[in-house]
Amino acid sequence: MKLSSKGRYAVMALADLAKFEPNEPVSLRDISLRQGISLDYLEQLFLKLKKNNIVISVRGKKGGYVLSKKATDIKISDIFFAVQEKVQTMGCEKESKKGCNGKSVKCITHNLWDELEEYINNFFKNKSLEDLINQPKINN
Amino acid sequence: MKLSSKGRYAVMALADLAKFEPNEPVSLRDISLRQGISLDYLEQLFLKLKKNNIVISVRGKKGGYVLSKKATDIKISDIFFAVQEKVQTMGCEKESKKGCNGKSVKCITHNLWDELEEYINNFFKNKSLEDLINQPKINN
DNA sequence: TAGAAACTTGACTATTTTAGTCGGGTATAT
DNA sequence: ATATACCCGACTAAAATAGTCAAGTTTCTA
Repeated sequence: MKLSSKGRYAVMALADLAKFEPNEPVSLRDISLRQGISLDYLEQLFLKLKKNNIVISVRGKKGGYVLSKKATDIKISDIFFAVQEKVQTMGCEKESKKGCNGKSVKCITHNLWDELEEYINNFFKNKSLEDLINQPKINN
Repeated sequence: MKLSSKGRYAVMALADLAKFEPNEPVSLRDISLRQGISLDYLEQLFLKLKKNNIVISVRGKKGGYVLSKKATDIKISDIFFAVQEKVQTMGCEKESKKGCNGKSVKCITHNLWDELEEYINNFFKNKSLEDLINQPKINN
């Protein structure tokens, strides 16, 4: 069970974005250099972030990206959802739960995984970008 | 971020084991049939569960596996540890945290991932096999 | 004591996912 | 004009996952 770099990079990049020049657009090139993430990869991620209305793009020279709303209003869960970093506890299709009566061994564990999924999602829903940035003494 | 079938199967199999004939050894063949998990794969998992002292093996005909301790004393975290289903929130080595001062953007997110890791591990540490089994009305 | 049932162990492999790369666009500030 | 930056789809190498396979050893039971 591990977090992929897709989700990690997206959060890192947005934290960077929120921290550097909150008003002017920040170019992916800068983020790429500062955070050590491939530019091409960042482009993929930001395309998704844009489609999910988390950032706004500004084209052309001096262009870049800006947060579409206040950092307080961007939850980690939104970011993860945008880049499709979903929390999946079971390999089997949700379908199979229809016939699930909570009684068979399989179903006992279904309940466990569901609980876990919700538990993790709660973690992400309760954290905003702002929470990350507002840690004491950030200077770099 | 998803749970692999290794961890899921291990928990399912042990729940099965705990539920069926808690005293006599249960053969992997039976678990395989009941839970629809490949026998060969189960063998791999139980080898690890045995090495980690979660089950005891009984060889020969009429053999199988038995829990090595009470279901109350087996935490989901123990099972996951045994089959190497570890919770990993970052791809980078723990090493890199040495130079981490909690101030750079990278380090801000480090804190987040660490928190998440602990959060999830707590979930598993607080659930025992017994908790799974003791859900009302299990008949199958 | 033969044979079947069940554990033991290591090596191998197909599939899927991940983490990118690459190439060719389009828009805009200067 | 042209450089800078976003836009977008297709491709690919590497790693992880989810098994399979083969060749044992041990022990119960008939």
